[in-house]
Order: sequence, then C-alpha cells, then structure tokens
Amino acid sequence: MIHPTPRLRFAPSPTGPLHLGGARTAMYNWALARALGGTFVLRIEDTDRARSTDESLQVILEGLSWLGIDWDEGPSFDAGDRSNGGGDFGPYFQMQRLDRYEQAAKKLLAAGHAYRCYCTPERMEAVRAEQKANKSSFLGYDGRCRDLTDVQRAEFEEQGLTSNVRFRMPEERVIKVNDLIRGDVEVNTKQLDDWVMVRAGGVPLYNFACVIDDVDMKITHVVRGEEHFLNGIKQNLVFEALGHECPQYAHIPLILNQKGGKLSKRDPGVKSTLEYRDLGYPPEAVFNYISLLGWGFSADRDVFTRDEMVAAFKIGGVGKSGAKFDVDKLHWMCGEYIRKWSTDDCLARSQQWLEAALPEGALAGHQGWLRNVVACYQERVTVLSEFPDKVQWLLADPELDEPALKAIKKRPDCKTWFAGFADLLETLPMAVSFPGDRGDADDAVRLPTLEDAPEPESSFATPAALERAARAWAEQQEIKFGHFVGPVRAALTGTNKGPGFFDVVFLLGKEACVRRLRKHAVQ
RNA sequence: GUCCCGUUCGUCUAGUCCGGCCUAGGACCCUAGAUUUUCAUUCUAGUAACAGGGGUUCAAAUCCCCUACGGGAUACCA
Repeated sequence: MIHPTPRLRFAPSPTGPLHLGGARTAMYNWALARALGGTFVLRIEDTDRARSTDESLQVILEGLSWLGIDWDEGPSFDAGDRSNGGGDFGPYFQMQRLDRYEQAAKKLLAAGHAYRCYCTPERMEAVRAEQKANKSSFLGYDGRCRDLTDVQRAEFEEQGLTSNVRFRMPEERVIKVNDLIRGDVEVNTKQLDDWVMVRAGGVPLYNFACVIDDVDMKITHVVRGEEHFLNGIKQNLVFEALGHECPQYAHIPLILNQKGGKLSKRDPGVKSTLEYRDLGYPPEAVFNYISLLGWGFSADRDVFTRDEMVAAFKIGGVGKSGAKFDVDKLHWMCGEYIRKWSTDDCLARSQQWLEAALPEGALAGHQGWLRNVVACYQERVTVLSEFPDKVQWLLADPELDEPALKAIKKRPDCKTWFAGFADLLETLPMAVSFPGDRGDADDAVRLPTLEDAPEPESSFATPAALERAARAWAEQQEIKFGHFVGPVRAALTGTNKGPGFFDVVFLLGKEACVRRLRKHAVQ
C-alpha cells in the first residue's frame, strides 16, 4: 500500500474541563502529526447529549489554543457554537454526522454484522446482577436478541418495544493487534460482549461513531488513553466488517495523581488546563512539563521548545507505565521559562495580574516603573499570579511580618538609624513614590541593578548613587552596613525578602521611604 | 471474578528491543557549601533506585518463569 498522508485526530467529548491528561493526549497526537508532516484534526464527540455542553466545548478549544496546539481541521475556534472551521472532511461534530452513522448501521445490519436488540436497560441490569451473583467470568450482554427470527422481531415491534443496534462479536476469536506503544497484544473476543452501536433514538455510541468518523476522515494513527485499549479491539472488528483498514493505535498510560490514583477534578493540585492559564502558568512551561509525563526528551535535557519536542518526538518512545503528576517540577519549570523571557516580555505577560493589584487606570501611566518592578521579581516568581502579592508593599505601607520584626528587634539602635537615613534621603534628588508622577526617573535606570552594568546617567538618584550616599553616611555614623540593611529593609518593605536594597529604595521613591522610616523611628 | 498492561532514586525519566561501554546517567525535591545587603538567581558537592524470588549465560536493569504490588477494561459514557 502506498503510504497515505498521516492524519491524526484528537476527539474529546465536551462533557467537562480539559484536564492535563486530555491535554497530553492532544499534544501527542499533535506532535506526531507535525513530526510526520501530516494533518491534525480536532473532532468533537458530542453524542452523549445529556452531558455535552457548549461551555465545555469552549473550554477545550481555549485550552488547546493556550497550549499552542493548533488544528488543521475541526471546529472554528472563535465560534464555540458548533460551527465548523476549515477542513474537507467535516462536519467535525458527531451530532452533525448522524446520517453517516445511519447509513453505516444499515449496511452492517444488512450484512449481519449487527442486529436489533429489544432488551431494556432494566433487563440488562438484571442480567449483570445475576452474572455477578454467579461469579461468572463473563460480564456483559447475554445475547438474547442475537438470533431473533423475523417473526420474533415483528412481535416485539408490535408490542411497541424500541430497539437499539448491537454489533455481533465473533464468539471466540483471537484478535492480534500491534499497538505502537504496547507492542503485540492478543485479545480473545470471548471476553467481549455484543455492544450497543446505536441507541434506540438513532444516536450512535462511541465505538461505532468513532470508526465511521475515522474512516471518513481518513485517520491513519490514533493516540489515546489506555482506557480505550479494549475499545480498539471492538473498533478493529468494525473496520473489518466495513471493509476498511484499521488505523495504527497507540494507547498511552494515564496520568496519575500524587497518590498514584486516577487524575480527577477532586484531587487537590490538579486543575483543568484553563485554571493553569488563569493562575499565570506560562503555557510553554505547562506544555513542556506535561510532554515529559511518560516520555523523555533526551538523557540529559528537560527543557525544550515546542519545535524541539516535535523534532524529537517518537510515539514508540512513550512509556507503558503511568506517571505521577509532580507540582514541584512544574513550578520549577515555570520559573525556568519566566527567567528566560526578556523583561519587556515579562512585563507584557504580567499586565493582567498587575492591573488587578493597581488602582484603576494606573497601569498605563507607569509602564517604566512597572517594568523595573517586574524586572526585580522576574527571578522570584514561579507563576505570574504571584505579582499582585509581590508588589503590595510598593502600593501601601505594609504590616511587618515576623522576620521583619525580628530584624528590627535584633538591632536596638536601628530607630535612630531610621531617622538619620530619612534625613539623608530628603536631601537626595529621589524620584517620587507611586502613584505620583516619576517623570523619566525609571527610563534611564534598568533594574535590577547589576554589578557589571554601566552606571546610568539620570537627574534622579540612581540605585548606585543611593548606595554611595548611604554607605558614606553609615560610615560617618559608624554603623556597620551589614547591620544597617536588615532593619531598614524591614521598615521599608515589611519583610526580609525581596530585591536589592537600593533597588527597593529607588522603586519606593522618596515620600514613601521617608514616611515609613519616620513611622518606625518612633514606634 | 475474568482479561490486558505495567513495576529503575521520594517524583519524572535515560538505559531494556539488539545481554558486556551501568561501580545505573540526567532533572525535580531535599541537604551542605560558595557568591550576595536579605530573598531569589547562579555555581559546587552530597543523599537516594534496577519490586521480590527462581532460572538461562562466562556475563542480566536488560532474556525466561513465578510471586507481590499498581493501573486499565468489563455501560444504551467517552
């Protein structure tokens, strides 16, 4: 056979959030499609009408886009209203493909691969209960309607019984499959029952609709969670009955929670993809991290770009065992990415969180200052939503925390230092405090102040100038500089953590520095 | 119950297919140290694993068998 163009798909059902397991499945399909130079299709499996919602659809579309997973064919992103975007094999919503399923079902019915079943859900429940009670090794449909005669069928119809359509499974046949991840596996069909293809109302079920669509959409490879492994066997038989070749299957292990159990919304620390977005996780970092769950980029590298991932990705390299989700490593990776950004990128990407912390309208007028604020915290945050907290001390006089109180207590003389240092600052040409107009004070200065950077020229006191003045003053007062910084930082910022001391003074500006120093000088 | 899959540092993994280069490599976490005005960053060092038991072999993390443990499936969900 001539190798067809590789076509892969991610086929979520819009019945809930896109959690990271689903995102990873999408990613592996996407990466394999890109690696093979193929096409990536997004198909929406919305045949569970009771649970499918437009909201979930939107969440899935947004989640994938956020992670940088784009699709060549499928729903249009902006709509979220079940309209189809590009692609010649649509529609890409299963509920818009009902005629295709009907056609195929008729064909299978006529050929005897499927049959009408009149059993009620109540009867099925009873059958299952009995099988369990008998400790039967087989659980599933008992085949009551498997060989109904036309007369019997007519009788049922006359009684007004509705029917669904079941697929007739071979009674005992060993199906051999070659899974791209699991390798050769044999399954005996005696384990499997005659499963329902089409509901009484005509709406198809997963295993059936999936095959019809994979045929119609010319899907060549299917990467999905291992919970679908046995479905793959059932689907294999449908392809065969329809006279089509089965795609290559790759069943990936599930992502587990920290306890080793299945990932679910209830697990603390496990969020839907959009929650990560809303908390300011860099999408590249999340992408990078989840790609590593069950797959290794190389023996000695964990951080890589999307392109590098695609270039290195081999589906056979995905492991067979489930991986536990480790928040610590995710956070580390987020920090890695944030530190790599240019300051301006970091500022741009932090805007929405800064905006939340600042008074209304303050954002626009203080870009230079905010740039410096962000620069000081770029290597101190792991997710962008930490910014509002980080900048609080610049916006309002802070309460002192425990370490700050300790730092002040440790130096009984420090209250006189506060007053003296405030006096000194008042003589210096310092920029004013936020939200005042700092003029071009922030334009010349690039924080954080680095040892080897050339000193900027500015009409305002730069951090370097502040340092010279402070050191000279401290020496004159016979205060050890090392002793001086701790308590003063505490008075200024309310804590013992943060940017370099003179960057702190510079960012805070004159009034706030003086005010806070004098306040703590008397307390 | 039955069937399928798995098991390398606490975690994610490299190595397993084609046995020797593995006194098992990297990363996160943790610890210690260096740098520093604090924190963070950065750098250095350290702790720590082939699930257990049998085989095959000159040689096994790698091949075979058994056990244990974990996961998945067994729906008119996907």
